[in-house]
Amino acid sequence: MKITGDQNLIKKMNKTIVLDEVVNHKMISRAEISEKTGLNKGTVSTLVNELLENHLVYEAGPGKSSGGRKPVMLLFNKQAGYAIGIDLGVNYILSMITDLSGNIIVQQKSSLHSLSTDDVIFTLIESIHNLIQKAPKSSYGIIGIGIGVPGIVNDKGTILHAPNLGWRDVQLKQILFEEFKVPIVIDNEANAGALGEKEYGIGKNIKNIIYISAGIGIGTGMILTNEIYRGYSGYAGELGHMTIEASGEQCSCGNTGCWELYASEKALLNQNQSFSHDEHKLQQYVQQASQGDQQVIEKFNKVGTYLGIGVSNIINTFNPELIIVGGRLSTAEPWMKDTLLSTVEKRALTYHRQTTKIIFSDLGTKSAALGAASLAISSFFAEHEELI
Amino acid sequence: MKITGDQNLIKKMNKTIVLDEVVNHKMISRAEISEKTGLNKGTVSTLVNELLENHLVYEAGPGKSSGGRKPVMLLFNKQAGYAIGIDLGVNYILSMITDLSGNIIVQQKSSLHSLSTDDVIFTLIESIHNLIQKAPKSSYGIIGIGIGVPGIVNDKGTILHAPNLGWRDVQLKQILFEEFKVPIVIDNEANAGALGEKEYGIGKNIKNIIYISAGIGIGTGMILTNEIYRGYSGYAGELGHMTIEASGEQCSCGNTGCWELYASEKALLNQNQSFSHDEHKLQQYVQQASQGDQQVIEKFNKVGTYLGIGVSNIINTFNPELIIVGGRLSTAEPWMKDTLLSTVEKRALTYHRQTTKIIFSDLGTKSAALGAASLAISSFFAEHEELI
DNA sequence: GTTACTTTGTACATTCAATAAACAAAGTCG
DNA sequence: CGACTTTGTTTATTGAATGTACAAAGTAAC
Repeated sequence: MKITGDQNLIKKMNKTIVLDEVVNHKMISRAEISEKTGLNKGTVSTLVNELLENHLVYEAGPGKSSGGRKPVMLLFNKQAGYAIGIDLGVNYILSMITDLSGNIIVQQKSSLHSLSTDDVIFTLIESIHNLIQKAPKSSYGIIGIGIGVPGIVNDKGTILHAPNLGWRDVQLKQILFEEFKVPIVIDNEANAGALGEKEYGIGKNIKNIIYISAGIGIGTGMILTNEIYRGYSGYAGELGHMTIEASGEQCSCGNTGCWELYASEKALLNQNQSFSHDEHKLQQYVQQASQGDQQVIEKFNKVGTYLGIGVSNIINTFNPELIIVGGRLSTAEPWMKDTLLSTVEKRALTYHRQTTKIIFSDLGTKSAALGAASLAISSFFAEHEELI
Repeated sequence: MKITGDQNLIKKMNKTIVLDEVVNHKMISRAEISEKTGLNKGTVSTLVNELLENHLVYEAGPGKSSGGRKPVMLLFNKQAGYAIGIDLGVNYILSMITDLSGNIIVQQKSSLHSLSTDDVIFTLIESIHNLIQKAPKSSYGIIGIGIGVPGIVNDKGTILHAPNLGWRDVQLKQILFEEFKVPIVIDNEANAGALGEKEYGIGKNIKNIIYISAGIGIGTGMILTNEIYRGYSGYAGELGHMTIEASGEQCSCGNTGCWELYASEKALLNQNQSFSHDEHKLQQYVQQASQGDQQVIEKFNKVGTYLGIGVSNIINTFNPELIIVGGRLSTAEPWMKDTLLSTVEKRALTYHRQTTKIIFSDLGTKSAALGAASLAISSFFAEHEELI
């Protein structure tokens, strides 16, 4: 049965629009909302009052008059609840509490010394408990936990395969729900990163974004027409295994010449084994490069060139407005950017490259955890339509 | 200003749902529509009566009773108007009249012996005049002309660049509008093909489809979440220039190792010049292959292998439900399919390839013209909201 | 300070689309 | 032939947005 329209739908649409207006302005009056949205003043009043009742908005006293009665300024109550966002990396867990606007309240990082499922999940649960204790009191409490993981996740929150962790079929959502009894959202780490950049980073208000998470491997999160694109079964975005050198090196995935063999940490480590990597190797290289080590700089240059090949493919394929290079490897921006851009200049189609901006992440290593938090927040609002 | 909800929006939504229901069933009664959509019987009655007034639906007498009063069967009035759909190829123009359901009423093909803009447009205009004469009388007449062209088209209907025609900056939409004074829609030939398959071919009811138009070059049309994905400036889908062999042959686009160098007619012709091709070379090869010419068969096998590399990239990237191989080259299916599929088996990620169907177009060479017609039809309904 | 004008936010009557329920029309079936 | 079904219309009701009027609370010019 299709979704038909009724008055309730209209109200929900308009209330969402009003709430968005409040969220997207630090402060705004009812009159201004009416003007900006085209909704009648009376309609806005009614909707705002309902939002006030649900503690999603509050009145912050009078604003500046522009020659008449002073407006009552409305603010989004970003402290109405708190989300937990987690970036489950290959050798670390970055976890944070954010408010409903994605501001980081508490942040912590644990190192992983074993990748066994049990050990990692133990550390993960410990971190979350720790964060929950530190969460401020609020109307709705901890509204959910979002987690970005480096692997393929299905719609039931099961990690089907996380090659760099060596995991298969881990029912993470179920495990965590039993422990915490709050809504859990599991997604691919690159999707989370893309979302983080779109919601709280440089990607705000941009409809088409490709986020490249370059680390041990390469994953991509694709925001197409303002939405994460997930594909038929939710596995889209495995651009790391795009063939860019058909007769190239053997990849552990079975293919040859995968992009990530040439443009991720794998290329730097000169080895095709995902597991036995040293957490600090990349940091060491970055330090060497910043000290002027030509051999290392050349390595980064080369990785930049290969990043550029993949980026060119992305430009020709998606004609996006923005490509963001994120992930651990993006810390080596200074020695990769030039070769990346010049490769794109050479390889991408003329009309396409003119309109695409290519930048390195400004949220840095936080984008995935922030995006995970935002997934939890969206999920909360989706599950609690009665509040909106 | 954002689009806010009002009662008018509700009505439009529900009327569209009702009309879709009529379109998607050969025959349907008011009661059945009410049941299937969840809309109240009275609501359906009102909306249907308005559709009757606008000649978009008509009553075809009583249907079979299931133990009570006989229902009045409703049919979509696909003869309310006619669309013209055109596939502007590199050496041919395929043009057709279709009814509003995409049934071909008249179809004709012209060969092109010169690619000069003036000559082609002259032939094009002649074809259209010819078709218009043959169009049946109807309530709304010729509701629009849709054209698929092998090049990059902007949102104003200007062909920015059509490499295989040797065209740049041709204001096709404007030229044709001045001639015919009916709405004109110009789009990329691969987008049109994808749409044709989605609306009238094997892609019905499938949300994510990648259509590969393999001819002189390779273009792709991408249906993502039920919509053609066009990217930021409308140039998305140039997968033909995706690098699959970074250190490969030089392409005329400036890049090296583009997919279409290995997996299109270009690979068969053993030459990288787009213009001096023979229209009948491909047909000749196909004939030779069907007569058992091993050398030619091997050529096709190899093209199939390279098609498989790109298809694997598409699978890993988009995780689509369906990949359709269309375009002129798809006529060589028998000698390419096996190598294509075995390449995908080897190269695409395990979880991804399981869920993606790969097929050769069943609409054959008609998909682009049909899709172009469907663009004209959609555009007509979008421009005439008052009818719905 | 007083008066005229502005701006904000609420109140109320009106409009319009969907709905539920009643009902008339036109069947089937034992 | 009478009881039951199904279809499609009619009518009163509900609820959301709207326009207008209005009260509240300000500014600014004289």
